[in-house]
Amino acid sequence: MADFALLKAEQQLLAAQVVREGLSPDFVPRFIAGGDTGFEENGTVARAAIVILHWPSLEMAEHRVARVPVTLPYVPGYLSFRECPALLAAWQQLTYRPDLMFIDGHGVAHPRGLGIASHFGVTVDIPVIGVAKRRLCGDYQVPSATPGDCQPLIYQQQQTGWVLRSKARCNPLFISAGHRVSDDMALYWTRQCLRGYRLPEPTRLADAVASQRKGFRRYLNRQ
DNA sequence: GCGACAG
DNA sequence: ATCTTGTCGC
Repeated sequence: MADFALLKAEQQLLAAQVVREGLSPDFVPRFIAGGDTGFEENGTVARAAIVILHWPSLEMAEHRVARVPVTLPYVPGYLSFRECPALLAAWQQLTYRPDLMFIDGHGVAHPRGLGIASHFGVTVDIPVIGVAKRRLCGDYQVPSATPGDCQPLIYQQQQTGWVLRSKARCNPLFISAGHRVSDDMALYWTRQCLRGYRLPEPTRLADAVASQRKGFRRYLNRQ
């Protein structure tokens, strides 16, 4: 059984290292990455996927998958300790160095300001944006049905991110800064990476690779 | 004590 | 996260 009090203390140390600014208006990335984690073997093995996309085409340049034994159970608020090891294993396999990365999960929109996007971001020290499908903490007004509309996510009187209606008739996304990105740039770049689907391309493709969905393996193995 | 609770 | 086909609605 894990000592969550110790993990909590570690989160507070790492949270102090998170940089909530970065990506100037003239920033132009060469490569944008997407990361996501899935599980197999009855949840005993984490399967992390990282994809590298060209900007601005957003076409895949590289994709890597790493499988690592799971060491912790899923506990809300401690997700990063469970998924970071696999994500780091996939990270070390990359040949490209992304200028910006999107990770499935929250960034600073976390009780202690250290969701997986921030934890991973501080660890590898690159700009990271968190894209979650559900709220962990905070309050917000539901954005209108109009695609592109958004509302601020507020936690303890402070903005921690945005709730974005990325696509019509779909539940909104929870966008937050992970590391070396401001709230506004996190929202801006998420919108820049949308291509008609609920999820921005980096996360959408990483999810497809990580969850070995039937039909997508064919897509990757073709040519 | 009760409800909430990323993936 | 994962187990899983078709189906209702826009």
